[in-house]
Amino acid sequence: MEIRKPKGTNDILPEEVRKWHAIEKTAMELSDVYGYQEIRTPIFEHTELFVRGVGETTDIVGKEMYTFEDKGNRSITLRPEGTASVCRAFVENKLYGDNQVHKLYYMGPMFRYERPQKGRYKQFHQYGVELLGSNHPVTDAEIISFATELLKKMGLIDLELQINTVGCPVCKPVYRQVLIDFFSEYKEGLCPTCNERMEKNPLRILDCKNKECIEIAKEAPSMTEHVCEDCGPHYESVKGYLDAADVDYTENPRLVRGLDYYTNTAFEIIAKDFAAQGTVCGGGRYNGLVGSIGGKDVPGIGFAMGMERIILLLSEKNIFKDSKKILDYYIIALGELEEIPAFALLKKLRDHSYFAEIDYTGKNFKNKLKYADKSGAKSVIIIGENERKNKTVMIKNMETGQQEEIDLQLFINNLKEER
RNA sequence: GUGGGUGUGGCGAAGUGGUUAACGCACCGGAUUGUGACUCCGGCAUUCGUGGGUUCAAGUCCCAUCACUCACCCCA
Repeated sequence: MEIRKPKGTNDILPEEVRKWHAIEKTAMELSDVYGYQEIRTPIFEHTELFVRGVGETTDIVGKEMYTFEDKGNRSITLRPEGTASVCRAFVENKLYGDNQVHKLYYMGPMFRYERPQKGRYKQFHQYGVELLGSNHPVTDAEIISFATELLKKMGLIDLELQINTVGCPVCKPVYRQVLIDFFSEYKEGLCPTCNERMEKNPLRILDCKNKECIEIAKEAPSMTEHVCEDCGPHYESVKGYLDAADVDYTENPRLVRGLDYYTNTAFEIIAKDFAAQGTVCGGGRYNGLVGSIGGKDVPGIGFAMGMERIILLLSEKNIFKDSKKILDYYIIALGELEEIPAFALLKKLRDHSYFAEIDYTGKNFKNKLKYADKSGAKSVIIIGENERKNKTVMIKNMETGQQEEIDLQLFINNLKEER
């Protein structure tokens, strides 16, 4: 039986990797401009980190974690998201010690145990940023505008930025109770999962896709009516900064993020014409998170974007141009005696940064030329008995078909002059 | 976890119970000597995901199973 890749994982073939390089490059370059530095954390962590950080009531912790016991009977989990790890590293390495704002980004694989489908995999990749150490609303706006700008730079269009405020430890519980009171009236009409949500996380009822639930939720009181005196102005202020930076946004009072740690500002960036897995980027503020995993109470905000989804969207729109490298020279040695000087020449070409290959496979000359043609090389260098004896090379232009025998040493000397 | 769709050579794809399983691309060989592309000729699935069943006869019907895929939940 042939061994196949585990469901929900992907081999990223060379042609595809070029696309990854393109968006990774854009991400890294813009990170520099915005002042974010890369951080690399382990791909697995103690399970406890995610349970405490992401939250026990979330789907991620409840049913989507890749958890196993290692040989020392420790419970280990493949990271399902990046924020908890970054915060852990922030605390563990005492980065808070200098009392400065820390701006970090990360890129890499995440793991969630769920049924794969278009734009959703068990192993997927995120680029994410975290800004730790400030609760100033301008940082909310910075993070959001960075996210929108980055997607734009990558080439995505037709995106919608949705923002909301989900409250803080002061007003969230109050609003939560308001929602419970409201939805209790409609228990019958709500779907079974929403009835469960009533106890675990009533905010998520607002986000339910079920038709009846949507109808009921339309009438539900919104967070904005219940924010406390800190959160209200904070949210207003964030919007003011966004306006100042010309960032277009839509307010969505029913936007609820699936992770427990979010406070205040929450946002998502959605691809309009990508129905199923339209969320390309999601983020928000998480002021209690660092404290909850054992650090001092440092506020934070960040976002994560799904690389596969970005690539999917860009590919559908044919954004990627063909960046395949064109072969400068393809060297053909006609006989065994010619192979040594041919290989020596190959090295010379590469020493001068030419993209060159030598024929490994061809049987007869005709065949070798055919491979040369297939390789897409601009020119072919032929070394046969005559050339060997004359100390020359035959340079054939594959486009015009014209060829010219020139002195080997002269050819090499010209290489030096050209580059 | 739940529901739908699909499974024919490396890829795409005909075939809707009856002789040798179309075709296109790719690939391989040839059209004699050290010249590719274009053209021409030839080759390339004892077998239709797997296992069972119905039938005189199955890629075509039935059942099971596996795989892939899409959607729901949820999310990136």
